[in-house]
Amino acid sequence: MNFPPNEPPAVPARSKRKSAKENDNGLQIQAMYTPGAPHTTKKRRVLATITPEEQAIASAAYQEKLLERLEDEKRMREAAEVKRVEDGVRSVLTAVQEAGFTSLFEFQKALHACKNQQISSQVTRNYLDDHAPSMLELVAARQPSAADHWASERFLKIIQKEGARLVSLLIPESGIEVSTVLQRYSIPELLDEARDVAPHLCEMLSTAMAYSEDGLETRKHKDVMLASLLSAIAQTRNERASTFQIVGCLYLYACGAPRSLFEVLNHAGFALSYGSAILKLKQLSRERLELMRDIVRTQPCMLVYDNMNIAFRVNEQRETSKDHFDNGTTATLIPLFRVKPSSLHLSLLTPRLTRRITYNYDPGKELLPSRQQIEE
DNA sequence: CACAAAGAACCTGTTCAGCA
DNA sequence: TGCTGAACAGGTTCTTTGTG
Repeated sequence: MNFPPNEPPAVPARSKRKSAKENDNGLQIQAMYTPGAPHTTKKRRVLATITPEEQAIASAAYQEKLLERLEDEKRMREAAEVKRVEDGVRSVLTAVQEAGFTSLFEFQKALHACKNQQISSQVTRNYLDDHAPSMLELVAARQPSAADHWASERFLKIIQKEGARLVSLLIPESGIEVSTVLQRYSIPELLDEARDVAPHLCEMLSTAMAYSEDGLETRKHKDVMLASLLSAIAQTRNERASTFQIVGCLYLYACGAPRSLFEVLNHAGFALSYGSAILKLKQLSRERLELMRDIVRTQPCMLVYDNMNIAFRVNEQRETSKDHFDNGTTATLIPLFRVKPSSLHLSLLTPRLTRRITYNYDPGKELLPSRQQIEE
């Protein structure tokens, strides 16, 4: 419906107009006039009553069409972007060939080996620093087996280097005392130092054994296990990397472990051999004896001694093998700190101030019965 | 079945040649 | 130089076998 404002349509008899309030019954009224538009022969459109259901359906249809339109636009943009990238790549490849490179790889090789400061810096900052992992991922996605093989080879080289550094860490210094090795031995320190010199190796073993430093304490001491594994690895590479094994073999000897157990643990890399354990024990004994001599020379000491008796029983006594009893004396030296030399008296007993009571009597006369009485 | 004898198997501590 | 493994001596313990 369209008509000029000055020519109202011929309406036979208008009914009384309802007020706006009366008209407001939920119906929607649409404008039907467009100023300046030519006359049309369109069929007259009449106001129609739209229910909420119809409005909802129309709204849904509109939304669907809108989404379809947006999807189409997105597809078109993506296609345009693909085309742009393809064109760009094609032009770069053409440029690479025109520049004299036989392949793209030759260009990549030249790019990374370029000595020009600006180009090298650009490659490092924009090409490797920011996107190195992404680049490796791209290669791995395109050629998984080749990427895995390369990663494995590279990792093995790293592990080799770290293993050698670990050996250096665990070789006791030349001429170091056994007692010093024992004093310095600490699993947390060992693990800290190992993480410094062999981070990948430690990480690999920790991951394999599901160990993390901040993990909850479990029944198993995984830090000890990790230290044992690292020490055993170092020992298998170099027998002299024996810091851990020295401690282990002395502990085993102190526990009375049989030689067969020494052999098993020695082959597993967790302890030195039985013979080495005895050598270390003797060396330790010499060192402590020398230390005791030094202490006695320089400061007052207290000595505690006690008798020792050990029975050695023989199951079947023979002329050459009999039961015997070993007797000896044990001694314990206790250094006295903050006591000046010669400040102690030789006798610590206090002077006697009293004496025993003495009785003045003659046993021959005053004791009963007398000799005479006995003879009678 | 109990016991004794014989011998195999094992133990510890030591020495020494060989290896890395 | 530090470490290992074999061999050895001197001993004990376990297993097998024979005997009454």
